Amino acid sequence: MKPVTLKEIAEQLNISVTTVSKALKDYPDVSKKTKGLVKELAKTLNYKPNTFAVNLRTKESKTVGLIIPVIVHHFFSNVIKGIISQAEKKGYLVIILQSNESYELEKKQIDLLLSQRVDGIIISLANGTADFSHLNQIIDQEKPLVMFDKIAKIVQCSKVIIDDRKAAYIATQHLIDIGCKRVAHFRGALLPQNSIDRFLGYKKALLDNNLPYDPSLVYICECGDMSFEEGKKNAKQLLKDHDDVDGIFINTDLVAIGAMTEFNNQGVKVPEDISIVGFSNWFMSSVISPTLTTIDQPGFKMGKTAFKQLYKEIQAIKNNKPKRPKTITLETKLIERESTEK
Amino acid sequence: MKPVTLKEIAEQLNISVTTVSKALKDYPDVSKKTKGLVKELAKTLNYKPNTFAVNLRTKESKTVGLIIPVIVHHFFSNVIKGIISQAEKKGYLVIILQSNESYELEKKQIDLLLSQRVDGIIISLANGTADFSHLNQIIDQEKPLVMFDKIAKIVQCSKVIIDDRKAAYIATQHLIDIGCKRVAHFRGALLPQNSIDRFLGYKKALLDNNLPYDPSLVYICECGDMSFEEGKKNAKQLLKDHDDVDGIFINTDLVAIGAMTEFNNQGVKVPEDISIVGFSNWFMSSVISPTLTTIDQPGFKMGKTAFKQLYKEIQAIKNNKPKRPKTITLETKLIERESTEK
DNA sequence: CTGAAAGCGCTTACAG
DNA sequence: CTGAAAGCGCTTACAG
Repeated sequence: MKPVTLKEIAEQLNISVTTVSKALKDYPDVSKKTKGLVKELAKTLNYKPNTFAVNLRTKESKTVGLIIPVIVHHFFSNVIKGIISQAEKKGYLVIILQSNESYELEKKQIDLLLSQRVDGIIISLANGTADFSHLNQIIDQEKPLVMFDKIAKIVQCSKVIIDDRKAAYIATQHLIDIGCKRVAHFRGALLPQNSIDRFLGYKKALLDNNLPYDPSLVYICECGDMSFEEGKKNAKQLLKDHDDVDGIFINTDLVAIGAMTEFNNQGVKVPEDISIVGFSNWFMSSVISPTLTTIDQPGFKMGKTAFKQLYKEIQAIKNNKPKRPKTITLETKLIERESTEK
Repeated sequence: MKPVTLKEIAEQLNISVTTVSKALKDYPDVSKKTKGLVKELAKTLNYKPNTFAVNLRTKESKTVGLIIPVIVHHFFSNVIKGIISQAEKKGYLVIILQSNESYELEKKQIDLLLSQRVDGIIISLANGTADFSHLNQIIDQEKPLVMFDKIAKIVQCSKVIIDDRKAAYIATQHLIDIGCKRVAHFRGALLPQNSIDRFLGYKKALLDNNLPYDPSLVYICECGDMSFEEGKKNAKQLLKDHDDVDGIFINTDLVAIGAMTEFNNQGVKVPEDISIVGFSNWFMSSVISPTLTTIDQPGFKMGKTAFKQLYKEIQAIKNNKPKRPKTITLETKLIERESTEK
């Protein structure tokens, strides 16, 4: 069963392709009668416009690309959901790619999306990304680009973020408020902006409370992938290095859960011996034992907002208006749970 | 900066578009010298073929569609990852849609994908799907279709599944082996084939062990969405209805975790009072307390396999060969953990 | 109100 | 080895 074309409809009705096309799109200069006939036949033949041809003519694909470091991740999968749900409302489809935290892959994927002629791109950067020419390439082509979560400040495009520094400050302040005197930090990879900002928030909270900042209390994730295993490893190392740490602010819930598992294995009690605050509010943080205090990061909303902004820019470009990059900061909040109960 | 076309390259080199096109695709009837010139210029101009035009000519989009009930779900997000990683290897892009367990949405989304002219579709059905004409529509158009996990046996297409009945049998048998005499079952929604099969496996295990099958021990999920809340609700109801249940086989880990949370709140001890086996082996099942015994379901592999099969069929159709639907069954295994430790 | 014609950017059968 | 021409299926400015 071959797909039906405008030509076939035109032949069956003995009218021109032009008129059929116009009738289906409700052009005002087609008679009601003709419109009726065309629409009816189109329906019975189950006509669907050939997107390839439409795209070629209109130079739009009604498709956007999304590049994400990891999919199997509570925060990111929520973002995906937010983007897809919003895109659907506007009649857009979403092509999803996973960069696996690799700069090389990310670069290739952007090339792919550009040659696919998507109407815009949404991205959260890989931990390994330090060069941004592949992103500027998107901007040079006047394609809308929206970054979220892991962004590059220097790139001139719209961004949807949270105030990582402030959130980290609040998380650390909470540990201090409940009495912690030696607060460590598992900061994740070195490069990503949000990792830097969270670290700065942690440091500022210490200094504002007249607690010394001790670099040996900051644990970096070399592997590039913030994972459960990383949390275990860091926790093990911390127990070797220090015996006086009474609180830790950890970059991601998953890592925090890894750390808590290690502490539990070694008989270190949370929160009695060490209090812990995570980041992101993964679902599982509310069901493990002890439940994990964390910063709620609105993934679904972030996805929705990112698409909305992208859509605005797509429209702006269509109407030959400037697209005006915008940075949108979403609210976060501290969720207090058992891991910091004193 | 407008995208470069074949025409521009041709003009700059004073040769025809035909030759440029052939040179770039390494046709044997173009001189080495010309090929060299064309390729060099294409590179410096950063030429990328216009996919719309290529698609229109070749009638291929190198894109496949994926419809999934929920994205924020450990099993499904692993499947997505598997599909995307395999697709990338073959140069295919993946458009992802979420049906939200709604038949209506699923139908619309298939229409969307078909009018987008994707080369094939991979789907896991919504719990609400009982009619399959929208799926047969895909098959009528001779588009490859692969179903996985939640399938419809009656639809003539390839399927990637596990042996749900067998897995459920093993799960239930495990509960009986450790001494359970009154085993309940949270079966999830009524319609999906895997829900039916798991129920049948549960029932058969009881009967094979000379335990009576009691329908009042089987809890159905009316809301259509197998969730944490559903687990809590069912657990609460079960405690009201029965005081002699000593084991439960639960359709999905997330629901099992909901149930364990409710039991914990009410002072019912797992596994001392009630032993629990889940299904799917979500990551969090290995870190909660008690850790959850479950059936490991290979999501990533399922995704990979589904795409591989789809790809084979796409190739077959391209070469005018029959596509021969195939059902592939992947292995599962029981993961014993604390929730069934006696 | 209707339609012939050009064109989007490519591919490929065919002629030379 | 090179290129003119047709055509994929649509949209739209223009003529009548």
